[in-house]
Amino acid sequence: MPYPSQVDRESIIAQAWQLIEEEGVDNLSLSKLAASLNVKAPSLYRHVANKASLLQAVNLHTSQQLVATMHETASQSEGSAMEQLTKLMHNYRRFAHAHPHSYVLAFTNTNDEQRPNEETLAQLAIPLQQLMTAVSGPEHSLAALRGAMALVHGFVLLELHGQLRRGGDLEQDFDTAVRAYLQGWQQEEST
Amino acid sequence: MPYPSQVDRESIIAQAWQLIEEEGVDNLSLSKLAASLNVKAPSLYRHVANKASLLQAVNLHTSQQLVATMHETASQSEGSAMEQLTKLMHNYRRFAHAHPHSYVLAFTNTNDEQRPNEETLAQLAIPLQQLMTAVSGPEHSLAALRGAMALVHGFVLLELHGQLRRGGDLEQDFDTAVRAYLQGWQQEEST
DNA sequence: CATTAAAACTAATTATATTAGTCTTCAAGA
DNA sequence: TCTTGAAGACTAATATAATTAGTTTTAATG
Repeated sequence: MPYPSQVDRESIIAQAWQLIEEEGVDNLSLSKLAASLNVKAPSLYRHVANKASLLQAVNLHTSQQLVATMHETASQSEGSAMEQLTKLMHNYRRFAHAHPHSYVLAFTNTNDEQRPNEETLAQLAIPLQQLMTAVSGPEHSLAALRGAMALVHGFVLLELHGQLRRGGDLEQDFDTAVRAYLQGWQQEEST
Repeated sequence: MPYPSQVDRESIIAQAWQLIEEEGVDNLSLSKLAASLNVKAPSLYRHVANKASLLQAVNLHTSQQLVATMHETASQSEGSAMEQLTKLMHNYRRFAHAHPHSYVLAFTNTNDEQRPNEETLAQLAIPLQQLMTAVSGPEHSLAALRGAMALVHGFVLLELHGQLRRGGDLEQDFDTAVRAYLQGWQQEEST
């Protein structure tokens, strides 16, 4: 009856995601986003409640992509638990490097509502969970899992924020550090 | 000759720091900050170039406080290298918990100029450096150091962002994870 | 061909950062 | 004591962005 939508929620979110990756959130205004969709800013409000909820949707998208990546990697299981874990963590890092702005926006947002919810985060941990337990033993498996996520998340953030610029091969260092961490748990097992 | 300043750069920064800690950066406007100093917003511009540089100064302050904390802890050296490192990392975490908003703002800012510079970050690593080398051996000491910072930074951020809410004792888990990581390097030493 | 509901548009509102221009204070020198 | 001027605060103005209100346009359906 009306006239055909020139945009829909999906395309808005996808475009926002792309613009954020290209220029950072700080440079994303609703007018700019609207213009890139050949539309004016107020039109966006027909599809998203406001800017905050748009960003929330973008962040949900980011975390779902990451979850998908992790599950995909996990499905190709081969090698020891330690090797599989290392591979998972490398792929996590690779994702963050491929989508740096989105990654940082999604996971270090100061606005509580804009970060992915518990549910999504739990899914992120699932592929790691069993493998990590296999390495650490069941007793401290939660601590082991948390440490693993902390190590990867922290390393990636330090890299993305240019806080590891004293030379050296970061990928190599990452690999070494991850392996040391996992080694440490194998130790613990005998405790 | 003129008339006495009602504010100075120092007090502005200190007050901003406090307000940020109380209500978060997102709720800090220059008018609000000015009002809390019994002054109007434009007056602030006599002491800071703009809001961005004010936040930069706040972040510098935060990181200097953290550096001071770390050096203080380091000066009270007792116990094995591993014990000293663990203690340092606990104190790092304690600092972040005591100043959550400031910590996040300083270290995960999306604006490059607002984050503490290389110099400041290097100082942060100094207390850890020698101890870490003592644990890991000189060969991979940079990787070991980076991993240690990543683990602590990552763990703290996950906590502060409410991303570790599946129960359990977070302090205990942190301790266990840190020790596992350090253990892992002691292993490596014999490689 | 007229109707109408969806969807876009323009205009207006609000909030904030920032700039421009003005006014006030008070200490030093006449 | 009185004048003065420069530092520093103030008010008013500007610009940008988000959001809301109200209006107009489009095209499917009767």
